[in-house]
Amino acid sequence: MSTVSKAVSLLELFTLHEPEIGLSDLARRAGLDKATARRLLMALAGHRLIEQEPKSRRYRLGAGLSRLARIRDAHFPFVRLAAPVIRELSLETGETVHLSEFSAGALLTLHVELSAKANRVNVDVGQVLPLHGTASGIAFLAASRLEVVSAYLEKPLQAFTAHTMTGPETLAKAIAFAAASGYSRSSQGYEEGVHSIGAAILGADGQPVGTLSVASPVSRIDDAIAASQGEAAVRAARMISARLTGEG
Amino acid sequence: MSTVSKAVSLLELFTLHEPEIGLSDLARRAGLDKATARRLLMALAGHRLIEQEPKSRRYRLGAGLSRLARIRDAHFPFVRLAAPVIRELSLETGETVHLSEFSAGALLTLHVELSAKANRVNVDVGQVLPLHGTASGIAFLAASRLEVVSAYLEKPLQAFTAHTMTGPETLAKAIAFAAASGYSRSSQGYEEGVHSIGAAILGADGQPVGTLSVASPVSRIDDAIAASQGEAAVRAARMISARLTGEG
DNA sequence: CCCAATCGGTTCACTATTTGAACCAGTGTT
DNA sequence: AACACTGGTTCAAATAGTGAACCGATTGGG
Repeated sequence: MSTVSKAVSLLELFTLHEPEIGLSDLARRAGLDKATARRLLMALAGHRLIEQEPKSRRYRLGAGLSRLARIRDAHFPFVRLAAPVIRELSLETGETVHLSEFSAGALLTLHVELSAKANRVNVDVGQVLPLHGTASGIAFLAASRLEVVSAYLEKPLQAFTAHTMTGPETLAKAIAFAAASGYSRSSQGYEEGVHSIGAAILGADGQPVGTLSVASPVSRIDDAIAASQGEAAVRAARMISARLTGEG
Repeated sequence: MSTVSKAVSLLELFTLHEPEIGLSDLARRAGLDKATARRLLMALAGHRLIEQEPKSRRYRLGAGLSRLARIRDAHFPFVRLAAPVIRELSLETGETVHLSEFSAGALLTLHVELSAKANRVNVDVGQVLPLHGTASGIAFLAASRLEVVSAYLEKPLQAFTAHTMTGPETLAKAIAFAAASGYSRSSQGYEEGVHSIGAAILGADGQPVGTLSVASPVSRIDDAIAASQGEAAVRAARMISARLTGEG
């Protein structure tokens, strides 16, 4: 494993729920020696990717990350353009809607608008979703080139619940449905009790760059509602695609 | 130099004006061998800190950075905590007030509250300000460790207007004033006709993390007004520092 | 109150990772 | 067609990374 990888995996230990971590803890969780972890942290701190709280001596993510993220977001304003559309879709459907970007073989959750209802699906920004087993993933695959799809389906696929689609035929059918209708549907494929509608967002080259997804408690969904959510999701995804390619 | 440092310095080559860079270019500018640069980029890409545009094969900052930055910002909400204080200061002084964060040798404008007056100073979010020549910068230097200051002053300093302070003695005097009074004063050092009062905002470790600045048309300012703006700026900066360190 | 078990941090002999010159193949330019 | 670039790869040599053992300072349970 490369040193760089080890350093970055230290950064990845920080989460929304645990934004400050001590040295020993970091080392343990990253599977590194304390001395190694400390050296890596110092290197990261030198570039402001890590900061240390002087009182508690615990470490946290640094300002340099905000800077780099600003540079990226200015150039690739996916979230900025999509957020209002996501919000609108959340209000229209009354459900939680989230936006994901494809990166390194999976979907990374970038933005979430939670439903106002008490009984709602909660999704966290930063969550990584697999391409199979989520409505978003199926929608993404349906919009991808065939070679990408078959390459992905060749690998063994993990089942997350008893409902996760892992068989090639089952998946092919779901992908075909998404390709035909523009939206995908997944019931409890990733988490029990959660129903999702997904739609792909296309970049300027026509290739999918990410997805959006409407997530509801399965108890609230029937075929008619799913279909109306699907149509709304497709409209929203097209709107974002248009904005991305400069038509907005 | 550590491998981690080299990898991060690759990330730091990307800017708002140049968000995509090719391999050879990256290697050249970072002073690394092409093979080395590529290996580091691949390691970074594995964690989504870098992405590669498949067509042009050029590299750009990755989505993982946005994810990490969001985690940091949720926990260390500089802008969120400072914004109401900035607004209050703007109302109190009747002038434009802006908030900056130190990053990579300069001050990055994060937030602006514009004056309600017709004749006012306009500042843009995202603007990068040099440490010399702006009141914010002088205030920042005055709060920094001596070694940081002397390292900065050793480099040749650009003059932005006929009034820009570039001489070491002049700057030392301005820094000494800021250190003594808590606020700095700069008249037309960065832009003609603009008078600024700056004050440093300190992090939990007592080191400055950023600044705030009151900017007025020079025609509205006399020594008494400047002094009262200075005191108000110091109060506001202290308030934000206190909030940042968890005392709010 | 004390002892044991943490904590953050440091050292240095050992070793595994990183390095870079030389090498592809491909793509414009002249 | 020759040239000067690109991005990408290889492998022996050299450098940077590693971790067990060690601090002194806190912390918390008995």
